Amino acid sequence: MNFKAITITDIAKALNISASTVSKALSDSYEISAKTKQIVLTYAREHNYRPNPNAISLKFGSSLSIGIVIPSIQNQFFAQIIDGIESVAHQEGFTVIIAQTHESYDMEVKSIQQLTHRAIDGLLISQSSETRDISHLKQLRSKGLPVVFFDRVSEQIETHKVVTDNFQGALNATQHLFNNHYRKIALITGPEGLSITKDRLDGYLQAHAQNKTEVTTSYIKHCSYTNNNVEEITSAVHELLELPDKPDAIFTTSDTITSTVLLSLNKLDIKIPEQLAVVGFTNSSFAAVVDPPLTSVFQPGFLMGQKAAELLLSLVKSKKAVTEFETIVLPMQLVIRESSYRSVKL
Amino acid sequence: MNFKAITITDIAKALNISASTVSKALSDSYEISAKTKQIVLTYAREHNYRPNPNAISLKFGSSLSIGIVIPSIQNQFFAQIIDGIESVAHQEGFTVIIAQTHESYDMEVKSIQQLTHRAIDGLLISQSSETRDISHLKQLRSKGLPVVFFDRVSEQIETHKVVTDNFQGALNATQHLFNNHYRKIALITGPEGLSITKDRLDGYLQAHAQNKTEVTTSYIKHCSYTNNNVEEITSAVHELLELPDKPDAIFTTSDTITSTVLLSLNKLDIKIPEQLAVVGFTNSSFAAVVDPPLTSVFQPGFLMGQKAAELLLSLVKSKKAVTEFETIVLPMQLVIRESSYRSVKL
DNA sequence: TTGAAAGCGATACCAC
DNA sequence: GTGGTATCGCTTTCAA
Repeated sequence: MNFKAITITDIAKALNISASTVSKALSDSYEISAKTKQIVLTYAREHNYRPNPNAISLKFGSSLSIGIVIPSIQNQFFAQIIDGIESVAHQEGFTVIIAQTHESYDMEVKSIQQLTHRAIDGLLISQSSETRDISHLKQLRSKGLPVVFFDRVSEQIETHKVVTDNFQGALNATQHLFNNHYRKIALITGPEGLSITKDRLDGYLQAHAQNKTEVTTSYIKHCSYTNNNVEEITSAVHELLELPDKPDAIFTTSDTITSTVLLSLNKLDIKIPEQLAVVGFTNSSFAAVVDPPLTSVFQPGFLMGQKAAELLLSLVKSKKAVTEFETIVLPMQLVIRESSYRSVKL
Repeated sequence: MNFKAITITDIAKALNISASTVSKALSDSYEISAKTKQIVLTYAREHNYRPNPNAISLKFGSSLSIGIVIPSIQNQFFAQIIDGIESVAHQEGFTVIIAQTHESYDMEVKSIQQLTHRAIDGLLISQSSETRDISHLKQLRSKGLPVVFFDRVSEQIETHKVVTDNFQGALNATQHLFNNHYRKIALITGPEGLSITKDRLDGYLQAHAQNKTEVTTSYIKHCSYTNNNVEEITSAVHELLELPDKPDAIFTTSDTITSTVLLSLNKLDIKIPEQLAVVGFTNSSFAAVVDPPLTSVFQPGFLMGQKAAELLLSLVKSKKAVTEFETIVLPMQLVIRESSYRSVKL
């Protein structure tokens, strides 16, 4: 089975003219007569001619495509980011290639190797939660491949970055719980070592400081983002509820953590928000229909994707080296629903 | 900013040997002496040499990559399919390129044009809901590009296909409602003209026939799958509830329809399942934590992706033309929860 | 054991 | 206005 597409040489032979004439006619060069253009164009259209992208890429050293490296496509937030990236990239004539790391450092390195070496003109990346050493990215940068970080960024590298205001988001969510008279606020969050985890933890701590409340370290739980984290999260919930001084609220900082926590609490028949308030992070449309409707922090994924793509394409198109980099911080939105509201003051 | 990667010619010059020698050494040819191989390999490794994929693709007319065309990445079901495809493709050394149609026929045609013409070795596609004319796909096939359909398939073309048993899934879901003594079962489903819509409708009808119950045509609502279908779905719910003889159950056949219907019912303060039972289609992990836990049909997305990728790669690798095609039908799973259970017989 | 040359598809410079 | 030819990076005969 062989897929043979029509080439410029095919057209040239068929019309008994030279390949270079065909090429010029196709690109509407001023050198070619209207008549010839007409003939070539008609033939090309009829035979559904499309230039071979590999030949173009080889010739120009540019592929008109950008790579995206994300932890997982299953995460709604990242899916929304991809949509945002595509909306910008397609408009500029760029194709997008997506690679998933599934939160593995090795997969991240491998994916990037696959994507690079001229197969892409630029790279957009949100690091895996396992990644500590980023020499593989520094290397790319030093070879001149434009790279833009989004969401999970590293301070070890200087380039354009787009993040959400994780500190503010966590601060607002926690403060909202304080406002509703919760004082014993547990936090179930992602793995340590990730920029977003640190910022969210800082927001949580800042809210406690603002409210002159001491932080109970046993209320803070870190969970991985891997596929098998359901057990981790479930036992975190159990541990919290077995504490002598049980928390009266839980703040969860990812879609998976949120849904898993809700499921655990459901199974334990714990009433929300009467027995326990919950505030989550989620980009899922189900937040409004869970029991009870969930107060949650919404991250502007689509916008983040757009911004990141714009920055990357500006780098790709820039002829001279860029030395001034910017970090865009997008606000998060706290959507208040019923899972965190207590009508009776304690 | 220019990303210049190291090439075979660079290595040849640096080591003062010819390019062809380098090429052969790199591919461990028997023609090359162990000593030369050693030198070349070491130099290549040190300088992080990677062959230019565009040159390879141009040379061999094969790109070791496959294209995936899906309606939307935001849909959890399709995200799971992609994971399944990748798990197989990566193992075989293939890269995956994803294109979204956002349910638009024009986007589908454009995406496919982008992907094809030697940029990919094969194509996996789930059609947009707008697509009727599939001449753009037939053309590819006739040119010899291997194509495998999944989920949303067309009978107008003969090739490998992977589908879920939509008929059985809808039959079981509807029969389950009958078993729980619901008789006035509404159906909110996707647009007409889609294979999956037809099969699901047939299952729904078959259940009615089995139970010797007449079908009320006003209970059947078709909605689009586009971005702005929330209003459509919402008004479908309202129309159903304004019927003189209101339905006592609703069967929804997609993730978006399900979450939107639940939200509408929530706003209208309708008790599930007391006033109205709901059975949905969903691949979201939130199904278990909505109010009340949702009985739903789960589609084996990951498996579907794996099967489709296996079929495609078998076509890609086959040297002779394949004329015998198969259609794999995967069973669906009905997960029974509380949204469809009535304790009191009427 | 090594190297020179052709070719994959498209473009651009230079002749004519 | 048109056509020949070199070029992008790599592989593969074929000659040395």
